[in-house]
Amino acid sequence: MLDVLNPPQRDAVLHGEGPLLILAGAGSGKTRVITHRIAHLVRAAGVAPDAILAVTFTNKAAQEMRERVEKLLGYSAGRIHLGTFHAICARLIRRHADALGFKASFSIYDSADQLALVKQVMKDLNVNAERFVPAAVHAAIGRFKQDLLDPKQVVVDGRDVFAQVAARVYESYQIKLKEANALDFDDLLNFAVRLLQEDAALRARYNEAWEYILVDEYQDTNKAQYAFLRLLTERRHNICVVGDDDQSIYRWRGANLQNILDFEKDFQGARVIKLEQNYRSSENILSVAHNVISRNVGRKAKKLWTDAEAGERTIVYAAETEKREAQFVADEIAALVSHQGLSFGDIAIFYRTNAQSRPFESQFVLSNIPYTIVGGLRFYERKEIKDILAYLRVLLNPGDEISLQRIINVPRRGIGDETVGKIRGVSLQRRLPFWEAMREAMRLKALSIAAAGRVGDFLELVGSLRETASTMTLAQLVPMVIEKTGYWAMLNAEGTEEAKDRIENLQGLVNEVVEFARVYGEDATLDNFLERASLASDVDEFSESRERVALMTVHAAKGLEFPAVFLTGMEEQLFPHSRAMDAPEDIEEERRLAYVGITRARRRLYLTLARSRMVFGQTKATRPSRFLGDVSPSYLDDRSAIPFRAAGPSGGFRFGARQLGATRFGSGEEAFDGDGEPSYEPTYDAETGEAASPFQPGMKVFHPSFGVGKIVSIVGQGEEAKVTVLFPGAPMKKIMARFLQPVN
DNA sequence: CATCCTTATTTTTTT
DNA sequence: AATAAGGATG
Ligand SMILES: Nc1ncnc2c1ncn2[C@@H]1O[C@H](COP(=O)(O)OP(=O)(O)OP(=O)(O)O)[C@@H](O)[C@H]1O
Repeated sequence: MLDVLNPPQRDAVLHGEGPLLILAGAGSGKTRVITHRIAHLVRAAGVAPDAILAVTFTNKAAQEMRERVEKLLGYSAGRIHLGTFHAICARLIRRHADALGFKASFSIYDSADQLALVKQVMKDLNVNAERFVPAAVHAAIGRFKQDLLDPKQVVVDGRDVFAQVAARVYESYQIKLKEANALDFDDLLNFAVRLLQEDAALRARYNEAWEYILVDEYQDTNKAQYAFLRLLTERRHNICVVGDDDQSIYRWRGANLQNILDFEKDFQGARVIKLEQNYRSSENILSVAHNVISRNVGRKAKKLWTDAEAGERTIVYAAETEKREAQFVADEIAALVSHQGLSFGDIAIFYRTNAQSRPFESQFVLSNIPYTIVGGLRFYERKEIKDILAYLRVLLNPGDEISLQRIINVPRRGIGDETVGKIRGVSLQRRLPFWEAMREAMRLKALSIAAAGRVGDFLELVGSLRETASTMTLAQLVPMVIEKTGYWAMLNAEGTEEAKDRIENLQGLVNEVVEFARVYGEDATLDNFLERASLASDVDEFSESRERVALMTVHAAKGLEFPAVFLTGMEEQLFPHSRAMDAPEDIEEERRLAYVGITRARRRLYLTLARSRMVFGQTKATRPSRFLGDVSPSYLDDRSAIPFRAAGPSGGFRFGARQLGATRFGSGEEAFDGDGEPSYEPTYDAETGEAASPFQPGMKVFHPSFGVGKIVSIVGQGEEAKVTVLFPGAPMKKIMARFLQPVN
């Protein structure tokens, strides 16, 4: 079992008790180490499987890890606690729901449900939705939650009207959630933390039960997840985390890079093991990745090396339009499959935003290339699926007001806004849950006779569904709901192409349920199924074994690997994305994202872009991504009609390009800084591809009077370049390049 | 209350 | 370009 590991990997697997950090670059076998360590703990160290808690980033990763551990052990690893943070927390809360004042049948609200609830609360509080955008309020609430603040703990600046409104909405929002017996995504983590914080006995129990804790992708954990781990490792300190600071790509969602950077401080006596040999990629691909990532400041330096051969150079292609880009990709795929012995399943297309998949889809249909889209509009997020799931949720959890209101008039049954408004009035006035308010509104004659009749019919429908539900299996229940609610009839009557698609999706849902019932047997309950549907991740539905080209965002590609990768849309404003260009930390995250994309490739890497692209229905000229400009030409093979370097600089604009930039490329604000200097200086000169400067951000330099410091940024070129340097214990300094010397 | 037509708005990334 | 939201009409 150990002979498929290199010495540091083996050390990590054999490590006994105490905290362990495995800090390692892409493709160095981190996931393999976790898997082997679990198997080792069970088989060699005699640890009981159910004393192990292992956390992965996606359900799919959990599933795979379970399979691999089972393969290593040679028997079922069913009792190992293995899942995402959200899944593990949901199960924990379900088991101890009453301690938190919830029922085990709680609903889990996704972002759309959350936003609907925010809107409703704002209406109830008479908050002007024009002045305060519900989505912004929702985001603010999300930030409170990410800081683990409950409504009572929120302190806002008295002059900040928006923050005050957000805090008020937050308070009612939480009350509403509780009344609906519902938790949102963040609550799953926060309430699990609260549960362990407040109940010392319970905390002790889980500290005892979970002897060994292992966490994959630790660089993307957030504050709540960190708190959760702290609480579980109070007694024992057997926590093993694995991660790569260069692959942290969820800062925007609250992930805290500090978690991994401070691990040694947080967990006293931690052992650190670095893995530096890459087993995934050719040397050239690693070099490209290194060129891109090394411009980030404040990363933990890591060397990555490989035994693999240099391999092919990375092919760059700048197409005229996004359609041409897709055409090029399709032609290359056809060539790879017919001449290079690759199969469709070996190939992946990555992009920054989901919307970019369109041109590829159309082209692949034309070129007869089988493909599958991972993520995007998730299966469980489709309207028809959400509607049926809402019915199921209401059956299980009558208090679920958001679901109830979602389906009260779907299919149309004549219960419109007016009637719903009246019922909500009664609900608010009498402090009754919505479903009880329906009956009460009828009793009070608050509704017209016709409306009351229709509400009565609806109540009867739900009542009878609920009654029958208790007598059947899940696999019988779901088709019955689709039928009895009139949903099927509604779609059938429409007869459009779209309606046919929806019927097909519903059939897909039924198949899903049947499969779920088959796999989980006794455990295939409605609440388990709904939980799974709520917590599904984008990549879960992706199967490598299918012989199809995979299309996905770079985010979704995290942790995967493919023999051939196309990283597309390598354009400034798109990748890095325009919405992530304000703060330097945002751009650093974009750069890490590019690094993640590049390092998914084993043998062949393509970097493509379109010189012009349709955005919001308008064609816009683009410029090559700064990330391209940071790659040494010696690793690249530019196949474009006009090589990307010849067609103008990547990244921000330069002096000569000003007119072009200002007139043709939008506002130009992002590209120029104050005095018209280019805001971005690629590592390799735009036209010639020669190294632009001996200095690069992140590099250590020596200055005769200030000593050794670290370069933050560079403006200009050659001796006259102005270099911003951070010396320890001093404010940032701008210094002419000729006064600085590189330090090794 | 439902439907049709006009209009604003969108695209970051997701457990 | 595609879709959601808003508004007028039957
Ligand atoms: N000791 C080894 N010998 C041979 N191959 C290995 C070894 N360790 C790992 N590999 C292979 O290297 C590849 C990357 O491994 P793994 O996915 O575990 O890396 P990782 O560090 O989790 O990567 P990333 O962080 O980029 O997702 C896999 O194909 C794996 O099979």
